[in-house]
Amino acid sequence: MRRTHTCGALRAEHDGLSVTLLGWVNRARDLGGLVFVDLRDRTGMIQVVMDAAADTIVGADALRSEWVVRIEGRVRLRPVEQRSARLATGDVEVEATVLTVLSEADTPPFPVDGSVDAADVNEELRLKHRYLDLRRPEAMAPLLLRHRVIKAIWEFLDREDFVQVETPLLTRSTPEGARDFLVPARARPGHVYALPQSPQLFKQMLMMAGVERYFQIARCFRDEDLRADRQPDFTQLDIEMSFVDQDDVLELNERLMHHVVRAATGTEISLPFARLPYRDAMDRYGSDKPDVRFGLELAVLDDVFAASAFNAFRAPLDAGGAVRGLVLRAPHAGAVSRKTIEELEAHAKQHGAKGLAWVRRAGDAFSGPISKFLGDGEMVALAALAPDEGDLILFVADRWSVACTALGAVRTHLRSLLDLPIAPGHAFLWVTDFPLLDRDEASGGWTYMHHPFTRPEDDDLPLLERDPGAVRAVAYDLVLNGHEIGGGSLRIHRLDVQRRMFAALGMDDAEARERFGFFLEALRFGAPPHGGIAWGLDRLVMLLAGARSLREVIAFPKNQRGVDPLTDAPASANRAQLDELGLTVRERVS
RNA sequence: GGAGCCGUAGUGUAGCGGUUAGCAUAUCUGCCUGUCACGCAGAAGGUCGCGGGUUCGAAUCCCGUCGGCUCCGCCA
Repeated sequence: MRRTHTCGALRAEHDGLSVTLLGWVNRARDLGGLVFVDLRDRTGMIQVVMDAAADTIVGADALRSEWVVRIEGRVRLRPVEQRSARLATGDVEVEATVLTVLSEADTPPFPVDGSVDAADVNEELRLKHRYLDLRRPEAMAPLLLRHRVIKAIWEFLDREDFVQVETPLLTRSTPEGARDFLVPARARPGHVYALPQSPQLFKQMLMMAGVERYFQIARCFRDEDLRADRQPDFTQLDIEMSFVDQDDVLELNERLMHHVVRAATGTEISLPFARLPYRDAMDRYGSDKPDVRFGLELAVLDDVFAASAFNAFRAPLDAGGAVRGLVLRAPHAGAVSRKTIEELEAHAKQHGAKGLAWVRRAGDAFSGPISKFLGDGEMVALAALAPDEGDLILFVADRWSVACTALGAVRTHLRSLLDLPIAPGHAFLWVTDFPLLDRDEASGGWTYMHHPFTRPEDDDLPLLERDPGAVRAVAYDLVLNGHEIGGGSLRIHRLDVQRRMFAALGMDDAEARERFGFFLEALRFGAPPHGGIAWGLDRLVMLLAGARSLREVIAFPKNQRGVDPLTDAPASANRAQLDELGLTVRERVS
């Protein structure tokens, strides 16, 4: 059975060598007495020539795509005029002496031989037969990249004295704020395990255990609706360090990322990464994970309209909100018609804006529905932003976060609409200085922005009770090309602070003890100051691979409804299983 | 929970009120010794996602439904 070479390895230097190859028939070309087969394995393809009349070669004319065969033969140089630049092995071919069919194969449900671009094949069908899909080198490549990324992570962190520790998958509900996946416990009727949304509390307790530097490639589970960059089970690189401040964590992560990108892709990224405070990210880009590879920054127009006669702008400002503008200069502004503005407005509205106002420079003044409301001072200020005929300014006035994010959504949409160039390379960015708490729309109280173990800035501690919204967190997100690929913080390591945090979240002592008693207990016994980060590994690999969705970098991904098209999970449980767990299924009433 | 886009031979698509539902490719049969998306000749292959409606007539228009994708909500 053993092969002497892989298909992709053969070169002119192997001329004359006797070889044994194993692989799949990518395509067979039967010329009658002569049969050519492109033999494929993970490493590549090689052309095999078979004389159909030879005694030792039986059934060459019957070979079909995706059959698995063993070839014994001799490597030889192809005639000069017949060398193929398309294949890495194109200078040579293997003249078969023995053909063994190891497996026949049905005609595949979609082409896997590279004759059709996979992006053109229905994704559901590809996922249903993912083992076939992955035979295509372009489909396999992200998995190989992912392997190199993880290997590089291990190399680097091991060298930096980190210890890999595994944490349980069957555990207790963790406080990340998402819906849990629950697993009924047979031995404890009425009780459930929860699958971890992250190893957060375990890694903190590992710090309390004195591990000091921990990491794990950790599976995490969140039962929320999916997106192109969200799967219900996903992988984090989880890191936690003791006796560190924020710069220690960021600096280590930058060096780690540098090593990973170099080892996995061969490209150099420049250090250190830019840092952008959350407030600035929102003001300038309308996003807490801005894509900074193109301009089109938002303009802060609060001062311009502070005393405006235009109520739709001034009223939000009076209520503590904001007015943001997006200026489109001459060459691009001309491409944006009223119809396009309507499309952009739909986008802004989807992100919470009530509308998208606009003015266009016309001579010394402005045209557009709201131009008649502009006062002299406003005209002067806007004219400076839009000096040329036809220049366009789009506005959203609303609550600060809505004004920023709605116009931020317009910004990214405009980029693709106008096909504005994107700076090449990887745009890594730290977003820092997040608020600790955020208004909870539902309850009217406060909720955590990161998670309830995030350390407040020491200077802001007194504000925790007086003015919770003003407390800054020592928290940071890592952003790459407009995607959040990591997030972390320093953690609370003092019991009294943790209790005040819970109180600020409206959680009384009884509830805190019920949910996190074991953790509060742990905080009593000498917890080191610590902090860390978690990388969204799937997302990082997706971006490094240039893939469009997470599904391309996961071997067996789920679709948008959380269904695995291959296994058709989730499946119904049978009666005996339910009985054993003490469960009954209620018919859905609605 | 909401919005948008998409469902036509195995696959990719055309057709947008009257077609024998077209094309390419794959498949099957025959021929073929230098192909490489081999070529040539022929054949078979369709519940136009499903249900209802409008119409003399529906793949085509309308409503519903199921499925897929993208986005909002949600997810630090």
